Amino acid sequence: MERREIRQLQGRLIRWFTQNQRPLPWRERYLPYEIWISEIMLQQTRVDTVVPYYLRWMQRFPGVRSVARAGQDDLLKHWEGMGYYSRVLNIHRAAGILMDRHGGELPRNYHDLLELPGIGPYTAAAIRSLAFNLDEPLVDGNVERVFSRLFNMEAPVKSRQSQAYIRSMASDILPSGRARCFNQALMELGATVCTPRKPGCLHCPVAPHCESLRLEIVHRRPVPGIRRKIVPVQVVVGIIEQDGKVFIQKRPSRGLMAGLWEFPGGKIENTETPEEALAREMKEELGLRVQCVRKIASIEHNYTSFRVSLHAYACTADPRDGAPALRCASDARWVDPGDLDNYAFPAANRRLIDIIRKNP
DNA sequence: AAGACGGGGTC
DNA sequence: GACCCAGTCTT
Repeated sequence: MERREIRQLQGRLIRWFTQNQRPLPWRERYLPYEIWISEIMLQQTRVDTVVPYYLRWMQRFPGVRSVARAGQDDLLKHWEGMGYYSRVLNIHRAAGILMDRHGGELPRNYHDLLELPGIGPYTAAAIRSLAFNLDEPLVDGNVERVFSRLFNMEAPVKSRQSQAYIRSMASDILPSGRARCFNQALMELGATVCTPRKPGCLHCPVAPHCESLRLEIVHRRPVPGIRRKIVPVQVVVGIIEQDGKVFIQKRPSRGLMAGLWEFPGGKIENTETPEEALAREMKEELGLRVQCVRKIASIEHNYTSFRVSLHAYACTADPRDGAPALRCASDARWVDPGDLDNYAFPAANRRLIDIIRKNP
């Protein structure tokens, strides 16, 4: 791209963003703490989903110190339903590091940022460019899509070749001293105009520069990669009732649904009935022999790479077995069903709780 | 380099 | 039902 065209594109993008940006709560002050939290929340998560979580979060945790002092369950409760729960546990760990080593402030050095848990190349660049307005190119999924169309990239957008090209172009067209505005303009364009489907080319400020629009193949960019098949999984959980309370356990702080609470249970193997699987899992996980009382519900829940059928049973534990032994959980409670809202559950469990509440 | 990690919006 | 989102971490 020629110098003159680059300057023209920069001007059009910046002017468009100045006039058309959505008013968002983290665009009011550009404080490093607010940019950090918003960027973590926005990882693989849409703006519309994030806004209410962000507002609640800032109400409860207005700064690094309050995060560092907060309990894990308090933090998780504010994240419940947003997914990728290791993000919030990493925020907690990072807040501790910030208090210990950086005086409770976000550093502006790229490598210092990268050392904080949960901050990778994208988020480090986002904090540097958006909070500190340092000259730092920023490439997210939006920018990848915008560039793949603007420059009519024919290789799969996630390929090594494409990624290298995108990075170099992002660096080339970044106007010095305008990173905060320009980087957001590029992402905002991807989020609101240059969308995955039905892009608004008629209203696009950089349409005159767009090679794939000129060739009328915008709808075929970006070129996708190959994807994996979705695997169906059958899962059973047990609501153990005793003295009017139900048993819940807390998942380990690493791995799937880290730190969230759940009802005990597990995967149904091919040869098993749900009841057999439940009996086996309760014995394995808790050392309990259980009796199914009744079936509560079956819930379908879709994840990125698998589809879960969740079968839920009310059951009672054999009193001879005594208290449950925690073999797979990091904590456990007997709770009043009315208190379940005080704990953070995965979405599929949350839906189950809603059903239990309607049919006590 | 590839897979794990959530949930919801959209067509 | 498939795609995708203001990505990061682990192996």
